[in-house]
Amino acid sequence: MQSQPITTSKAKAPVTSAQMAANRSDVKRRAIVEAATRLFLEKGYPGTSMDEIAAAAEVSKVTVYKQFHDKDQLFSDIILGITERAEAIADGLQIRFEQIEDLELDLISIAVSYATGVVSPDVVRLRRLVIAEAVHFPQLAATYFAQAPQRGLAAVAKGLSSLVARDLLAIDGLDIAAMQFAYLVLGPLIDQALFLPTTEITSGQIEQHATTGVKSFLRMYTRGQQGLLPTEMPGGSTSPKSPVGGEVAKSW
Amino acid sequence: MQSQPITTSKAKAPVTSAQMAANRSDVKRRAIVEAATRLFLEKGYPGTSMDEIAAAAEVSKVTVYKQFHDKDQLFSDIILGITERAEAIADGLQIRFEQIEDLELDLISIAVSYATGVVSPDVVRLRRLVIAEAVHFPQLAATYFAQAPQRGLAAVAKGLSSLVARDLLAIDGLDIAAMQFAYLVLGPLIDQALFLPTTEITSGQIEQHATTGVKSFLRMYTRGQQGLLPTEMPGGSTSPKSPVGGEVAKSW
DNA sequence: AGAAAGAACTGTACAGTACAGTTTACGATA
DNA sequence: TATCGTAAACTGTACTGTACAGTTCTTTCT
Repeated sequence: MQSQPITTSKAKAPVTSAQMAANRSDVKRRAIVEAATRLFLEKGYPGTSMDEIAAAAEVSKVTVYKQFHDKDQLFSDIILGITERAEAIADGLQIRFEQIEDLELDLISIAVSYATGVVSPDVVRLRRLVIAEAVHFPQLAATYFAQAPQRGLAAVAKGLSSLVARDLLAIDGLDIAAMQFAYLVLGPLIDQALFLPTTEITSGQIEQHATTGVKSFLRMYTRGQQGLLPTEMPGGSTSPKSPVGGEVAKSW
Repeated sequence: MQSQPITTSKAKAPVTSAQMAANRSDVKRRAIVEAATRLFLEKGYPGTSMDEIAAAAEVSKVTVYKQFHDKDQLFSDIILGITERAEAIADGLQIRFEQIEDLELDLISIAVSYATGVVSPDVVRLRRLVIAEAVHFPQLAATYFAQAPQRGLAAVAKGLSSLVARDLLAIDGLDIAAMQFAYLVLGPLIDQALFLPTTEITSGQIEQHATTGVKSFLRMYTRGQQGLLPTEMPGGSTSPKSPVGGEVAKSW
């Protein structure tokens, strides 16, 4: 993910004068944003210097300061820029709820996608970064919180409401139910990702949390219990009782 | 962390000058630790200077460096020192599970205590601090993670097992159930506390999350209506170890 | 004499600026 | 169409001022 700039080299045919005018500065600005994004996510806010950013963007420091008033503003702009992209994901989530056919299977699949997105390295780094700077940039953190995690929750709530409308679920508190869905599936995974940056989360872990989370969720919100779908009943007493000893922290 | 002179002074009458000296150092050391703890929690690791710490402890900088080799070590010692105190809290939790009489009411009360402890300002600051420095101090973060949040989960698991033994709950996956209990109650509260440092969490919010969380939890694990238990992940047999990431990541 | 204070010092890193010279875009002119 | 002029944008380097980790030295305390 390094020298892969957008380079959409503005090639040829009809280029409006407005585009031309914006061109030179814009190219530089994009290079700065790209370099700064990578560096901030990698090394944090205080760990990244303006000299480094200028060098990585192959741009002079003065150019950086011409585009961004100071380091704080550059940082804010970048975080907010990344945050905006979260909306697409949230919307995508919601749509998938509406296309559900097999309730349990499709919910698990949605949960897997959701979790996979949220624990992906860049998203986790962003989250860590925002949390780290939440005291210094409270407004920024609040915006991120509202537009990324909370927006995801809102999408889940809407998605669930469509399932309620189709009579597949019986939910009285949509927002609470959405939180429960999200935290049952994502909670442990996010914490692990935040605290153990060197430990990679496997797709097996994601699938496990998605599966148990969704099954538990369905237990809470399907009314007839197994009214609609073959509620997976793996033969008999599959899992052995987990050790009650002191070492709970073994598998995850 | 173990640079502490043992010197368990048991005799009181004959006080050697060596003991005097040791006591004096200890007093200074404690002052340093206390000041540094406050400052690190308040202003973060890079935001706190050694000069500040020395001044706040009313001690010379040289004394700080005599007790702690460098800033990193001071930081680690302090985080680990605070972390140790979490054990007591976890143990207290476990005991309360064993004393439960009214299942729902007492569980809610436990959940309220649990959440109140976890979202208390200092605990949240500590969590934010460890997350912020997780990349720089991976070993430290791993230790904190194992000894604070994970230890809490272990205590919940043990507490739940006592309820199972008393036939009040039907749980087959204790660890999973403990996570569900914890994240149902704490998840949204912790995130809010992490991202919105200026917004205070009210006891009303805590009570609400504790109540809905516990009720949902009980719906999943009381064998009143549906005697089924959550299944332990059937499909994960092969458990593909492939790390997750890549395509979905880019868009956040 | 061992421990601490206190202040000065070293060396480095960094945010932000100043400046002198160079490149780029683009319209005007030949 | 080719050439030139100009202003804005850019570069590289050097500089200012500050902050900070860690050290050294002299003096003071107990």
